Amino acid sequence: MDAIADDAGGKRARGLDRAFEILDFLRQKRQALKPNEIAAQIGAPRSSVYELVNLLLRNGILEFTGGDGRVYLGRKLYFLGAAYENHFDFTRECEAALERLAGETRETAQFCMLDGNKYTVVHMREGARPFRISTDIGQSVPIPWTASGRLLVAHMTDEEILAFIPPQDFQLPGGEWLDPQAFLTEVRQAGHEGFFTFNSIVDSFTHCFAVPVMDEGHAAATLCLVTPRDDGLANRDRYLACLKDAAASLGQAPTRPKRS
Amino acid sequence: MDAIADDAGGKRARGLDRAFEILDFLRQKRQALKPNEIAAQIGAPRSSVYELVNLLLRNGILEFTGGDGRVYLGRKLYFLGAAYENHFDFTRECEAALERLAGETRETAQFCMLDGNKYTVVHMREGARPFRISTDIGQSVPIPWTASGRLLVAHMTDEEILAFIPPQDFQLPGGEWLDPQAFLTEVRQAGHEGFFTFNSIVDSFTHCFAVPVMDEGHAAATLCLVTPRDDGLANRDRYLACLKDAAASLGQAPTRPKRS
DNA sequence: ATCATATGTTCAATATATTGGACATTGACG
DNA sequence: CGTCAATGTCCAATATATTGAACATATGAT
Repeated sequence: MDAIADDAGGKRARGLDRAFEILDFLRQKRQALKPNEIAAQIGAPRSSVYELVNLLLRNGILEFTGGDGRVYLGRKLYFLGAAYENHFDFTRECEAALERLAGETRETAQFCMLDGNKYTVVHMREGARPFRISTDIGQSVPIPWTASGRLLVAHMTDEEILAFIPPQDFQLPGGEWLDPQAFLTEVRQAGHEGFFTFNSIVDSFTHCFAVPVMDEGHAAATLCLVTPRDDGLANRDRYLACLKDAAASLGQAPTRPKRS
Repeated sequence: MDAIADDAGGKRARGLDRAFEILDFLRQKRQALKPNEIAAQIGAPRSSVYELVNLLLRNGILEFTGGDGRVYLGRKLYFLGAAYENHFDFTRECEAALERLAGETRETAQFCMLDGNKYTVVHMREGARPFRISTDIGQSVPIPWTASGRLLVAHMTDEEILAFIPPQDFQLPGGEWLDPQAFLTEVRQAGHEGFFTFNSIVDSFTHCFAVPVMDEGHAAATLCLVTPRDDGLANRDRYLACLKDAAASLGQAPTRPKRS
């Protein structure tokens, strides 16, 4: 039912969940915070947060940094993340693909995945354009805001999708609401065609292209281009072809465990 | 008192500690495992492991992979690790330094840190030598086995060092025991001279060089060269100079938080 | 068929983790 | 000075997480 963090009822929270809530919060903030601040901002009892922070510090999951008792994500997380990346050794090929894409199109190219029930940019190669048009790496973005979002949930049923995406994520940055049914229609279309493009609904001057990187029958990730609207429309076919090539080269090497 | 994982007494284990024990174990094994196997191999109650594995799966910390209900480290760990790496943005400079070192020396160059109370290779650039002489990235190695180990604990007092390093880690791979007092002497020497070199005690044909990457007054990491013995001895002064240059270039940019 | 092993699920007992609130300290401010 | 806010520590009460053991199922060997 619940995806990650629910401050719901009035019960006690499980330490493990609370701990990962803290880690996720620090990741979102992208800066060291005092335990007290963490407690206040995630709405958790201070004593609990102090207890958990100490536990996590002892395990190297958190580290003191920034002085004044501030803590941030620790080295052990780096090692664990590196092991994940190593197991599914996609980073090298991924960056090669982005490099190639950026070379062919001169546009900003991104490699995106789901992080829980949000969309996030995992790798990015900035284009030659003089302006900066993309979200930062690692930031969580509501799925309906993005072209990739249509593809990343395309393997689910309508009901699963609506249960998966938090209802408030259908509210666009401007404040308007996106009709869930319209979104589902686009999801089906994207899944069927094997790509999705649209004028960004996050800003008013970019056009977005997304194609799926297939793995085990569904979109495990997407490759995207973010372009100025006129460029995107003018080069649409060529850009799509580039993206599909790149995605195919990634997809055909699906999650292979590395041999030691 | 306890560093990370103690299956000591007869009491109940805390979920959080057990959870990270599972994660660390999977990282060590570097392969997906069934919950049952995990339980057996880390000596934890099966019901506890099943419970924790399910919790971790729900949070994306673990993922099903490899079929048959096997689990491995999950995508969320990748994101958390990436955030850590991003905060202390050393990876790019680090790999540049290794690249340069490898170019200048044609030897295998490594960037090493402590992971808990073990030594581990974080980044590596293989040399031009036709044989493979180094440990794998991310593997945990007893501190006394390595040249870098002398530097990485040099900021501690003798008592702290002996409390920090598990006693059995003074047993070398061949079975002989390294005298802790002799080790401490080498640590002091390394700390004083600002480098350490020796004929590897892990194998019989390499010579190791290590210099510290200083941060906040102590060795936060080391840069190392692993060379065939005769090459190492022949080029000792030049190699050391290269290493010190590289370490200085890394050290003078200490743990700077990235601005958003 | 019988036994052994590996795997996963369920459940009740109790050891303990989580929590609210009291307390201590510091610094800012009027 | 007194007051307020921010921060960290401490502690007892109780809700619950951890655990051993029983149970269920599958597979393979003898």
